[in-house]
Amino acid sequence: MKKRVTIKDVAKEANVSIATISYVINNKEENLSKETIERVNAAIKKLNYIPNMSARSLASKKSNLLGVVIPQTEVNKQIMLNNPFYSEFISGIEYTARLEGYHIIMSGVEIDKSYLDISVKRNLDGIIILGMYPQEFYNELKKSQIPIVLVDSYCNDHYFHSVQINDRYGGYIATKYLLEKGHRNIGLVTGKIKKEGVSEKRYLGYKDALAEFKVPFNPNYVFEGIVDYEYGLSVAEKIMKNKDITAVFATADILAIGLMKRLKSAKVRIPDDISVIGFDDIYITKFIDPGLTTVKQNIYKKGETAVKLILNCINKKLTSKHEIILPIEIVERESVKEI
Amino acid sequence: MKKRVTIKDVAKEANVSIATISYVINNKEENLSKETIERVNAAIKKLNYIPNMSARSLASKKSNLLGVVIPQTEVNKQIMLNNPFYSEFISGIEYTARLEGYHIIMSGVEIDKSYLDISVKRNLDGIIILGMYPQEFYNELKKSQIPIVLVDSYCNDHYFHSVQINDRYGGYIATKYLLEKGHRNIGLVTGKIKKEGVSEKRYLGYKDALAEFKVPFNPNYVFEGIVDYEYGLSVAEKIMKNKDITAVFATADILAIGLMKRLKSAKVRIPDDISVIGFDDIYITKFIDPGLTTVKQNIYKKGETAVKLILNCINKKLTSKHEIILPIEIVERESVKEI
DNA sequence: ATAAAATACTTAAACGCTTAAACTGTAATA
DNA sequence: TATTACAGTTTAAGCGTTTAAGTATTTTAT
Repeated sequence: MKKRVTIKDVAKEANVSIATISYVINNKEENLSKETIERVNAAIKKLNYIPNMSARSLASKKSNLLGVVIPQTEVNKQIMLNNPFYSEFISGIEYTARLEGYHIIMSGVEIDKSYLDISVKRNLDGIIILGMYPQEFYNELKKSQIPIVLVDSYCNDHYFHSVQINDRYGGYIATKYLLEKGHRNIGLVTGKIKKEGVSEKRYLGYKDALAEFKVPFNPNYVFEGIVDYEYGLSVAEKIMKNKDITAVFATADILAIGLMKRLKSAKVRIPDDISVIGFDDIYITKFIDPGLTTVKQNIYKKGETAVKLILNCINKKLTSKHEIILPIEIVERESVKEI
Repeated sequence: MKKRVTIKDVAKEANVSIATISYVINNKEENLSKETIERVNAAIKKLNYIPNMSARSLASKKSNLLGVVIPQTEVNKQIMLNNPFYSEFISGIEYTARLEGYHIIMSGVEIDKSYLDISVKRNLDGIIILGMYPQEFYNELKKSQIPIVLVDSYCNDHYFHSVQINDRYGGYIATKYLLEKGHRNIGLVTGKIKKEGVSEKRYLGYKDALAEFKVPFNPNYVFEGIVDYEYGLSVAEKIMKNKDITAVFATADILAIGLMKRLKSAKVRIPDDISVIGFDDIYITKFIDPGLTTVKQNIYKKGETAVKLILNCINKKLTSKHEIILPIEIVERESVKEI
């Protein structure tokens, strides 16, 4: 086990003090002469020196580490990476962070335990939180004093930055799209409608559109559950029993996919018998038949934006609350029919 | 900005030396009296003390951090999390690691840069490598001296542990399944067949089965490309031109899914016109129509196993090479027809 | 010519832990 | 009674950085 090369070795090799080495690797080179810098760099290269992050973050209280909190299923506590929405998002985060010299620590959280522990334990420089959690979770986390960016959750607290889309508007245009195609009995398949949650916003958008078209809201057309494939499957049964419904707005593609799967296997034709519109435009949406018309958001970009925002907070110490709203649009494929 | 609670504060509170605190938080309590331990724990709780990992790993050279290397696309360098295979795998890793008090740092790698940097920089305790890389990548990494578990790559080097499935056997049973259903002109859609790669093994299994059934191997039936949805799509065109082929073995579900999508949109019926068998049984395989018959491996478990293995290496300092082979089996759905 | 300012470094304390070794008081053994 | 053993705890030397403050030399201003 050969000893690893430390800053001391480099200092000796370059014939300067370790402070000088430190200044060079931190690009604080204002007061250093060209020759010294070159000599140091040469020594670093020659010895193959790699700074020790543990030591650096102990001394500097920075870790170049970003925490990413990602929802986990209630049953088995695994993170929801099976949901393509999350995996696309993480791709965006990972790549952007990597380009900037950061690494991400992605983990699920036991809501009862505080994520605060992790963040102070690991000296995280910032946290990106995906999804919605109980209010107390956020309150705990505020204590960490580190920059936090929320994605897909509406939290009024001034402490948190966020990157979002206009979910209400998304619900509105999806529903309106269906209405314009002549549908009047429109089912809504959605996650649990929680106060200030993404689902609630999309649900409100759904009602906005109905109101605009003077279509009475029918609570029997609303199906609330868990946002996953299985729930989509099970909703199909209920919808097939309700002969009035000619179209459904699923507030997540994954729900639409489950729904369509069961519908198809019951020989219900899409879009001829029932039209379906989704939300998100997750990658695997391409895989299914017929192509799913959906409200597209750029998920990858969402991840990228979250990282850029948090790095801005870290570097420029932004304190005022930043809310970034990304655009959405309908992409038409084959799952909706005009009637 | 209130100062964070350190081991010193706890020591003062509990009226012992910091060493004692350290022994307690590291569970090295053999020589400590019951009362002292209790007093320390009370102090820890009272002050809400969270040990600083940077300091710990600086002093102990352990980080409770596992590196996970995951393949990235050649075009945009993003990690392949869009491929459900990888996201399932990561779920397994993350959850298992979390249970054991470890965190994972997941990242893609520029092959030209050494991942070695990251691993020494971050004091990683172990590395799990998913996929196959140029030999020099492995050679570099050996220098790190830390435990490494390879998944989905065949590397003869004695240094690396691995968790695998019997890919050759998988290729064999898939092909045999098709042969037993009466198919004789069987296409193979596969990733680049690299020496000692997973694709090569499955390809060899394919040939094994053909040989067993005395079916001559026809190189024109082999389609080699990138393992992604798009390549599956493009292979469909070629297969439609080749009227002889009645069945295809796709060495990854994602390829099968692309293939089927294009086939279906060209009104080729599955399995009536062409049978398809896949490999992996990724989660989203359920989403598509018709259900894909495939060689199932437990991807989640693969991740779990990789973590357990690496933790064993870390804790028990296993030195002899460990190879864990997980079982596989065919799951029959609707994409293959007897002829 | 002299003071002030700028340049190019170095010194050394601090960051918060781990751990081998030393120490202390008491109990067991010769 | 002296010696050894041992349980329980402390001491103190690291671990590899960062960074405020200090120093010596040179340049600029007056």
